[in-house]
Amino acid sequence: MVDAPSSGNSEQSKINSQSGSDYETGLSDDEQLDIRIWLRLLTCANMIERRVRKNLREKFDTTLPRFDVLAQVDRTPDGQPMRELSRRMMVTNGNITPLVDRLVEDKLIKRDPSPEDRRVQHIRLTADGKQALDEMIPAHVSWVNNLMANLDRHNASQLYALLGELKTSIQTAESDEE
Amino acid sequence: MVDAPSSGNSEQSKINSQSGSDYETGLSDDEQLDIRIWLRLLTCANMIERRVRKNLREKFDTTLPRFDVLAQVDRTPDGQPMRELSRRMMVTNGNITPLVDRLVEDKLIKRDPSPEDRRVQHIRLTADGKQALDEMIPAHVSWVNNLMANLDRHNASQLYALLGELKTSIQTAESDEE
DNA sequence: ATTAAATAGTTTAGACTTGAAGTAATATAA
DNA sequence: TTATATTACTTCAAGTCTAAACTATTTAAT
Repeated sequence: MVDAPSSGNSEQSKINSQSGSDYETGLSDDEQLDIRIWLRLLTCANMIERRVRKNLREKFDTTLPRFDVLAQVDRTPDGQPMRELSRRMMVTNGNITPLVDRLVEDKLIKRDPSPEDRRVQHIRLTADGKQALDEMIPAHVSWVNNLMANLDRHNASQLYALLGELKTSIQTAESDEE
Repeated sequence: MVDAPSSGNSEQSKINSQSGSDYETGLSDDEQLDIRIWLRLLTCANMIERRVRKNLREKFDTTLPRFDVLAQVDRTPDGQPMRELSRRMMVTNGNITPLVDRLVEDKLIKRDPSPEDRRVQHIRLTADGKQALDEMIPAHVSWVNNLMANLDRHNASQLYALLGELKTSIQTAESDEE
């Protein structure tokens, strides 16, 4: 292995102290807590994502964004417009185009112009893409399952619910914005 | 605003169904739950990260990785070797070099060769870097605080604890790996 | 109908990220 | 000591991602 990432466990990522004073930070308890949640959330997301990426590469010689596109396209039988893909994947529009380009080259998906709106192209899985995806999905599930295996089931549903609360809080804050 | 991301709230990101059958998926309840936690975690992390990026750009004309480097370097008074930076930021080694290059160009940090190991370079903040960081940190805290303002305080500490459990579970799974 | 605004998608430049290979220095072991 | 392995960092090619500008099309508003 060459220069592998340190299979991160830092949590010190992304700010925590203020002005170099390493412990006393001048933050209120609430602010402290919020920042810590954010850092821990990020750590967990990074660790899982890293593992999934690594597995996708090693077992299926593909990447997470590619997998994501296939998985999203699969969600609706008659395909999805680009805008829907970018919305669901939470990436910008300009990101999707070259990603789709490459998947089309590889004949895993295809673009079908929409009959009712000439701006729109529906993205669909090809048979090859469908087959590739059907192999990847159970593997993906088992990887994630494996990472969470040591999480008590009661805690797991609790966590799921609280992440829902967080999501709501974020959405509220975002919508209070404009 | 042009082609802005849809300030994502999808949650349908990254797989959920299997083989196109949109509801019945052949997943056990446990597997379902794990995947849902993962998707929701990712959604929250993406939403927060997107907001932080946007604010860093608009208020300070900088990027998240640049901010991250400054914040990490600030954590120890006598600087940090590159390897330490990449470990803490959970990115690969090759990523850090050009990032540090640009920050050195901008005179926000400097490289000091280590006296005891000629392979090592300690990265330190310059006065400019320190000043820039000291402006950004309180803003960053308030942004995150704002996003979590609608999260009940009891739920917040609960969430923090459960994310700790999750992190432990992941680490256990990772270490059981080799 | 005609203009203005919004939407779908592409393109572009620049930054970020990765994995792998390479260089130099240090540590280890025979 | 001397070969071997490890570590710190850089370089490289390819892919990902973003924000902004652009084209084509559709919708809404006069």
